[in-house]
Amino acid sequence: MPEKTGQRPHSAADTPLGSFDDVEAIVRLEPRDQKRELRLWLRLLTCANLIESEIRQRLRIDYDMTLPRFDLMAQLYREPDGLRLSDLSKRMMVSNGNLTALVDRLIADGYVSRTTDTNDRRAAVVQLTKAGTLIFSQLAEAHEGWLRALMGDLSPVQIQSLTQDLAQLKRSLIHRRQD
Amino acid sequence: MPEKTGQRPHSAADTPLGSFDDVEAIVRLEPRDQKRELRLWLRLLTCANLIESEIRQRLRIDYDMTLPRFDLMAQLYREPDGLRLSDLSKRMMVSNGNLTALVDRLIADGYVSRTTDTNDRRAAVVQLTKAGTLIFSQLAEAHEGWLRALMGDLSPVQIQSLTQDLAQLKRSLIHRRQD
DNA sequence: CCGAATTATTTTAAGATTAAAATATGATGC
DNA sequence: GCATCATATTTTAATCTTAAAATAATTCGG
Repeated sequence: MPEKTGQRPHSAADTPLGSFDDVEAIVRLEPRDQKRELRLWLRLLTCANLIESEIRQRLRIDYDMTLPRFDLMAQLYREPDGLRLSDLSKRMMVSNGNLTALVDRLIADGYVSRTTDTNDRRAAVVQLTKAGTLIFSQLAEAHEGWLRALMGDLSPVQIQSLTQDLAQLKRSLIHRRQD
Repeated sequence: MPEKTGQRPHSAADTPLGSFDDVEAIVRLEPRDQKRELRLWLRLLTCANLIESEIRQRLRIDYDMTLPRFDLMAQLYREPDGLRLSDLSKRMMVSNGNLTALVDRLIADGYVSRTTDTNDRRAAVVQLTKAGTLIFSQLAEAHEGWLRALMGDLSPVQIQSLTQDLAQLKRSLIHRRQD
């Protein structure tokens, strides 16, 4: 692969002998590890996949619940007055059209309701039912327990530090993504 | 929610006055933050989602390529002799049946080939074609660039530290998951 | 050698996901 | 008022995904 940055590994031959400045330049311009970010991404993805598949499996086996439904209910649980579909889709980071069928299935289960916003008849407001709230509070407790168990080899300090660093990463991602 | 751990918040009433040991016990048994692990998971998930949707979008717009296909090719790229479907499914952390159709589509694109293992006729060996290798090497370079840009607000040290900490998390997850 | 257990893959059915197009409603400028 | 643009949701087609059942091939104990 050709160098795009204009930087290239410096060899001793590039460097006039006897100059301290040039010695430092060698260090400063040392070929950077081009794969640092890739490695971080792959590791992040592995961790996310491991947690996700574990949670998915336990939701299914212990509670006959799927992860997308759980995620949707989790968002509604914190909003007693319900959420518009578009807000829900932003928070869940899934496409808008995805939610229509997902909400339909949760309505069929009796866990959520869908009503038309009185002020804006374009908008649908989705809300957790009493039954949904009851079920979810049980799910949520189990869910937290699973996570505590899965991360059991990390100290509270490590967890907090990781959370902090990921906040920084998150800021960079939001800042640097296109539009 | 009832306490399951047997621990509960200590109040002054629990503590005989005038004992240093008991004062320390208050600190030691201070009600732990029950949501630390949940917060870490949610932040991890947010970061993963942000990166994934960005990569997905760019693959589609710039290269008419989907993320699952890219991921599959990425695995094969590092294995010039190809991989069995079952190994591929383990590495990609997706279900076995998922790959059948995915490989079919990549074969239709001309990017991979599927042959029967000569020693074990149950096994299918999937391999990147010449065209697939060529395309992927271009994709991979762009992909690395996107990641570098997305993480541009983090210093190399931060990236490496995050990568390290995630390695620790990964170990815990593997160690603690069921079976 | 043969039957049983194991392993590798495919098939199936249901669900989840996306992007893009279509539909419906609201808001704004004139 | 009305045309136009914007916003909110649904629909559509294709792909992806999973879990479970089915199929096919291998291994292994006796």
